Amino acid sequence: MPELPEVETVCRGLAVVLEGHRLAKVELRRTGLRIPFPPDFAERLTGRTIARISRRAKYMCWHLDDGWVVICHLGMSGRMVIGKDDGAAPEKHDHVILVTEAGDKISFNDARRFGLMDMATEEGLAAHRFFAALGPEPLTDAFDGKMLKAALAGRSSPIKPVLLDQTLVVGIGNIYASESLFRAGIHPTRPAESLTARECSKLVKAVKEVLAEAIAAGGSSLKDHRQPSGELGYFQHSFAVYDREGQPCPGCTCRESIRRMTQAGRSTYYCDKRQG
DNA sequence: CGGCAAACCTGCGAGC
DNA sequence: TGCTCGCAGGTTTGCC
Repeated sequence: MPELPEVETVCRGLAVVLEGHRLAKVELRRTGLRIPFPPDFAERLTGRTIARISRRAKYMCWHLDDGWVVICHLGMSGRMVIGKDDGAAPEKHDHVILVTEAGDKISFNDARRFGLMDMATEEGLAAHRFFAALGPEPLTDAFDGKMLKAALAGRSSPIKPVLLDQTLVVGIGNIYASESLFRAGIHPTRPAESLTARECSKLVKAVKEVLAEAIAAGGSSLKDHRQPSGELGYFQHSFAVYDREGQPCPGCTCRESIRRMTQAGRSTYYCDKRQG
């Protein structure tokens, strides 16, 4: 569930059960995920109230009432499952289980264990090793055509893998890189530095639109999915190109099929004609 | 520094 | 049925 819109959706869902709530029980079911959990992690969380939840890039930040911040990344397969503390046995790959004083249970389930949890102080957050090198948030005014044009200078790589570089701009993952380029009509193999100022502006606009629409859709699908299972981060989209190899190109009359190629080891989906 | 493959893990579907 | 292979929404590391 892990690009910016999904993380944003998970944050919003978690806020409902966590913000303003005290953690009564914290269970670690292994010693770490991608990195080890911080020393005494469970003890340091237990009894703390979560004042606020925020997001930076694809990281969640749980701001505690004692000046510490829990940093959480979902990796590729991480999910936050919300339920009740009903004594049910943990699911496979439930690595961290939190129970609030209100009786809500939040399980961090991550089959591939590319996710992580860490801690930083409020003051040390921006300088934390995960955050220090990050680029601007894509949905802020700091990300505009001019900034993108400057950032692409001297980069001869194809634009698509460059969009995944979180030091350039954060939050774009493999799905939304393809979707944004399609919307902007820019071919994924174009050398990044070859994009004109006009194309940079177009691409920025496309990225912002795609991410904003995905967040909006996540909000609505979250709402009905939550009733039965309480699961967060589930996302139902209709993608224009992603995972649509061989299907007709949507939204234009070019009659081409969506193609798939591999760039820097990851799948890219595109329409050769529309993104000519 | 830029760029790329490999590595970290498990699960699933396709093909034999 | 069972095996192997390739692929999966991310990030880091190590090598050229």
